[in-house]
Amino acid sequence: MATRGGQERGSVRSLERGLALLVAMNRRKRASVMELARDTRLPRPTVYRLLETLRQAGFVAYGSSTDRFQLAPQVRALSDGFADDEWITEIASPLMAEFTRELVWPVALMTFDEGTMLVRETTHQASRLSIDSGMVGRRLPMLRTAAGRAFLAFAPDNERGAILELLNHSRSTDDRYAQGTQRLNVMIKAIRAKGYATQEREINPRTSGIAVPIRVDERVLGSISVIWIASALTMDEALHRFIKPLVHLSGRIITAMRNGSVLTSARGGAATERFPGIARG
Amino acid sequence: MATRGGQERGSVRSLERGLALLVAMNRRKRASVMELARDTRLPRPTVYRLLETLRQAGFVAYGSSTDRFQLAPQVRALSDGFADDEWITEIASPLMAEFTRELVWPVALMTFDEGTMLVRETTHQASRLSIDSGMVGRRLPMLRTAAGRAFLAFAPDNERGAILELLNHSRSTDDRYAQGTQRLNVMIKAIRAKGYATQEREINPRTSGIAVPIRVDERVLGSISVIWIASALTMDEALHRFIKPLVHLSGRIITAMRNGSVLTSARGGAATERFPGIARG
DNA sequence: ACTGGATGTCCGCACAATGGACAATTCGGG
DNA sequence: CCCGAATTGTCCATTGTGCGGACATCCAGT
Repeated sequence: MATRGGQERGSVRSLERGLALLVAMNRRKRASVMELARDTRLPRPTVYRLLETLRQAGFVAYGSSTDRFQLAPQVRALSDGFADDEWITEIASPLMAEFTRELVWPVALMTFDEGTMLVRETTHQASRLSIDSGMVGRRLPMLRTAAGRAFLAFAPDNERGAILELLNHSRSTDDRYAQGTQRLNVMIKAIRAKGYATQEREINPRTSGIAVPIRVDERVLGSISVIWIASALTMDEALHRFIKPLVHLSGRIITAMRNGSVLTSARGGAATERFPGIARG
Repeated sequence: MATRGGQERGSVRSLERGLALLVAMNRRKRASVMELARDTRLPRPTVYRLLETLRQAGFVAYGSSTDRFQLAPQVRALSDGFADDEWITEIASPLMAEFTRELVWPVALMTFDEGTMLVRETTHQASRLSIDSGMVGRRLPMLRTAAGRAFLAFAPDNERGAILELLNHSRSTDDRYAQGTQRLNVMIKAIRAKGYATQEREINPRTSGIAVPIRVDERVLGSISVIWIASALTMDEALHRFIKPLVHLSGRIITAMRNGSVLTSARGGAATERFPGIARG
């Protein structure tokens, strides 16, 4: 048997696995059973069984012409009821769409959440040049994303200290990056000086990114990042092309929020408001 | 005990139930365990177990102040990768079939994807004159297919520029075609002027093709192309015979989409209607 | 104090989910 | 054209897992 992989107690394994499978399918437009088995590290027969269940429930469909599975429209029923923060849907989203309409490459909006950068919104759908789909809702490591680095660099000193401490105790090697306190401080200083953070082929070996923070009154609500296919543009070219529009985008979001067409509850700690009581553990 | 009347074969029950639970949560802003148990007709202990699993996986959160569960931003990872392709099977396919029924030669529908033209649908199986089968799912180079050329020519300027930039850095010689910027611009201008693109024996030395774009509001969704055995028809004969029907086909697809015989629900549409649920029998 | 409804947890049992193994098929390439 | 490698699909003995009845607790209403 596959010896318990360090699972928590009271968990329904097959549900965990089925959801992992669904998430994996969101990452590939059309997937074969084998690809999914590899992505999820599940035994192939298990993937067959779970996929068959998902198919009967209507969440995935078997492409008759392609011999592959794909998501069915019904998956929307799994998340349509989720109400995102208003400043994201009402203000940031449309401005992000505008960016991609002009510059073609996709952008993503991420916020800090539980020691990771949580992808809240992207224009991957709208961008012709996106190779990553299904990113919204995923968590990416703080120190290996441009967005996370930008967030950290511009966060208030005490917050940054607390977060780094948290990361130092992380199990993941992605977060151990924080170990080299020396080197990290250099990086953070550089980001603060330049006003943006970068990442080259770290998350996806085929893409790179640049990110700027969204700062409202000393507070960093999150980061906006552009993502491009690394082979198409060098970092220098990308910087030259994207920095100004990115900063502009961030600025527009901030001013739009200040003018407060947003809901009244945006007072004080807007970022921490969104979840009245986040109980973890 | 639940009756389990129409028990499907090879299904993982706990996954079905967990998904039903998630769907139920999408229907309520905040739900208590009991409400969910009633909605899904699951035993309460089961709901606890499943909810706990969902919580550990990060898809729902427990509001400590309200004693209720609610969806977490991560649920979007379950559906963000879904791209609405229904127009291809629902609208384009039948119209394409009609084309081949009348004109005998096969047509193919391709969309731009990751720097290539992806064959999404064909009428090869319906055409007796087809020599290429099993094309669906295959990727063909942008600049050597009629479909790719048509797509490029009619794409918005900024998109075309970005795509060509990407192709210029491609490893494949098929894409290096883009090197001759001069000659390429001439070709693109010609295509725009004529309204269609052609290809002679480029992909398959025995076949040629003509393609027109599918344009909806300044946006090019893909291309439709006819393929014929080159020795049977000269390009001029083919043009004379196919152009009008091809343009007509593209036009019909576009109007059918505008009339939205497919639910073009932007967001929050009533997509949450028909989850079979547990007590389906 | 009593009642009815809701919340949370326990734990032994049955069987549902599991995955190793094998057969069938496709692919590629020499 | 043939062969080995990789992929696809299915079977079924085994046991670990999900199940849910039962019990304890809490709270609001009367």
